[in-house]
Amino acid sequence: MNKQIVHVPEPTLRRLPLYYHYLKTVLATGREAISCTHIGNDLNLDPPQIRKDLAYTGIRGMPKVGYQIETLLNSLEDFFGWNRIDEAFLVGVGNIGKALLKYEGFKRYGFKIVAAFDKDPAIVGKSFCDVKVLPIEKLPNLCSRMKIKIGVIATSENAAQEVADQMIEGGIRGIWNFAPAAIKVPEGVIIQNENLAAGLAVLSKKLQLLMQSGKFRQEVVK
Amino acid sequence: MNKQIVHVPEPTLRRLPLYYHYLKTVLATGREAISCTHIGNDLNLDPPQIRKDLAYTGIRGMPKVGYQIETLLNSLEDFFGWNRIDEAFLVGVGNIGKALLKYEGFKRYGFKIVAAFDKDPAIVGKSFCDVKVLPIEKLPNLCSRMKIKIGVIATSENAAQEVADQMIEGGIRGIWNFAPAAIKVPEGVIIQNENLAAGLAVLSKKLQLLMQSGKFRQEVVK
DNA sequence: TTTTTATCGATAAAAAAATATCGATAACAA
DNA sequence: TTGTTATCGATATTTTTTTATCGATAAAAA
Repeated sequence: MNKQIVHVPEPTLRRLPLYYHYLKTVLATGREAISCTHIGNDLNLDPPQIRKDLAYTGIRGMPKVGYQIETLLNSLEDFFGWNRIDEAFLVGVGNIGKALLKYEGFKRYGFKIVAAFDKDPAIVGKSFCDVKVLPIEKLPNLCSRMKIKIGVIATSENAAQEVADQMIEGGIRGIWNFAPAAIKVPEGVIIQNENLAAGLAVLSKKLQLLMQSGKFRQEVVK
Repeated sequence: MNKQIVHVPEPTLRRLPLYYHYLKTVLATGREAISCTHIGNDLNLDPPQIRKDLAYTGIRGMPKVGYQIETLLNSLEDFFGWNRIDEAFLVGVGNIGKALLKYEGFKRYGFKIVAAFDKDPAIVGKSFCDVKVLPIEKLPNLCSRMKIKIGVIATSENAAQEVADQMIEGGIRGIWNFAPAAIKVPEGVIIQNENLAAGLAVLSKKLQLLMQSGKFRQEVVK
């Protein structure tokens, strides 16, 4: 209730869902408690870091035992608000858009796409996983009427800014952007960019360095 | 040739493709040179940071003018090796797998999926964008024969580790993992995890804080 | 030519994040 | 009981990353 609003580091926020997912599978094995040492071993992370991350959710562990998995899962659900459903709109029903629509895993994180929009008349009217594709013109109006706060952009680069503007006009406050575009938003609107090229670049650069260093010929020693 | 291997910060690696994509579009407008101030303005980043990032690719700018866009693009291509094609295998032709297969943007980054694998007989034999889906059993052998170094995992969580092991057995050195699993790899193998839940968690937490702070009711002031 | 201005490159300072240390405590075994 | 051990929580240190500062330089203007 009177929880103080503390700043949580972004790297921590990104790791927490990882723990959550992992803990779900551990709980399914019948285990009741788990230590950071154990988690760290399975997830290839340092125990002190895990402890620090988990502390942000407000949970306490016990020496010699660790954390109650069920309590921990509840803390994480509370922390992120995953027990309440966030309804979202998706714009752009191309390859990525379709994959997002079909992805089942989101409901675990309290996230649900309730309508999709596209400007292509060929796709408007179709349905994917019970979500109907509507013409883009209907977006702003429906946003405000349904009080939607999250929008997903999966359009081409050049349509992205315009779509974002329409979303904001309709009252959307958080934009999850999959288009390779730098979208400008006013203060008070959150933008989260997903960028496949970034991950690919990191991977290929590391691989390049590995190949150059010649280590790739060595036997694996642990 | 005798370039020294310097460590490049990961955040820099993740930003560089962003600049690249942006510079491509700027070049298309006919412009020849550009300053960090200008880039920063369009991409919402601080000029000194952009300058530092670009410096890692070994390029030099000119006071009062900025950087030659074409030279800059070439530097980036050289830096990442995007002018050589990296061939990759994909395992798991579900929603995400299909989206990755159909995605056109990868070739810009010297990345190409040349074969796909799945264990489901219903999908084996089908083709997506000229890439044929083969039975998973053929993976290790084909890997070594084609000297494939990059593998993409888009399977379910429980299949991920086994697939990774097979990839490594076949000689794959870099794994781009889209499954929500913590894959263990021996030294000398790079693993790059993509995790949609992470981005979603960051977005929803920021949004939550925004709503709590009450700022969302304020008018936008710049 | 000389002055002004925009921008770079290098360095320094600050902030953020990861990692290490260490005393305290709860469970277990002797 | 009492000692031992695993693990926590808090704090301190180190590393990494971001942000700021400032002199130097090239182009444009006076």
